[in-house]
Formats: sequence, structure tokens, C-alpha cells
Amino acid sequence: MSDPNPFAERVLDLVERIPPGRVMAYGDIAEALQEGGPRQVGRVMALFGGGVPWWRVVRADGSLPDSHAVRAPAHYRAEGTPLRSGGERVDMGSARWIPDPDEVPGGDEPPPTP
DNA sequence: GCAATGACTGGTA
DNA sequence: TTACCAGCCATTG
Repeated sequence: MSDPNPFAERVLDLVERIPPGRVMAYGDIAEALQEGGPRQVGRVMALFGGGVPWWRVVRADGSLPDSHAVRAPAHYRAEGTPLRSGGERVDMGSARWIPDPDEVPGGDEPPPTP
């Protein structure tokens, strides 16, 4: 796979819809799309995350992946994202953003079942 | 077909 | 707070 899939398109589209000052966890994205899992979302971000606000995607506990620990805090401070101690973690209690089904690409449509 | 890997998660110590 | 463990799921060799 070196080209975007329907799942990747949905992940990227959803990440682009995350409003400034908010974040989502990998598992949240997978759950919102009702498809795949956190690891699959992480793979999509690793491959195609370069074209979306990847810094708005964090771990479930608000900590940042090593790959993001360098640049993400700068974006958070610029967007006013609620941060926890040290500014290296996101306050999930306030910054966690869950999209409405209408905001999710194909959210109100069930996943393809063989 | 099997084992290892990974931008993960949740629980327990 | 950090550390370790077991589970999960698609991709890769």
C-alpha cells in the first residue's frame, strides 16, 4: 500500500475536520469511523499524515508519540489547546473532541459487511 | 501460513 | 508519575 485507501481517506478527512484547540485519540478515530483499530489509524497517519494536522492526533492518555514530541507542543500553544503539566501532554478532559455522526465521513453508513 | 512489527489501549503495580 | 503486561488488527518478510 503506497496509495490511499477508503479507510485512509476517511481517517485523513476526519483529522482535517478536527477544530483548532481540540484533539482526538487514535482509538477515538477508529471508533468514530466504526472501522479498523488504533494501530491501523496510526499506520495511516504514519503514511499519509503529512497532509493533515497530525498534531491534533494523540494517544488516549494525552501523551505524544516520540515522532510528535518535537513539533506538536508548538502547535498546541499556537492554537490554545489545553495542556497539562510541562506542556508535553494534552488535557484530554477538555481537549478531547468527538465528532457528531454528521461530521464523520460516512459515519451514518454502516461499514461494508461481506 | 506463521512470526514479528507498529504514530495504540487499558489495566495493574 | 512511570513501568510492565496482555489484547488488538493490518501489514510485512
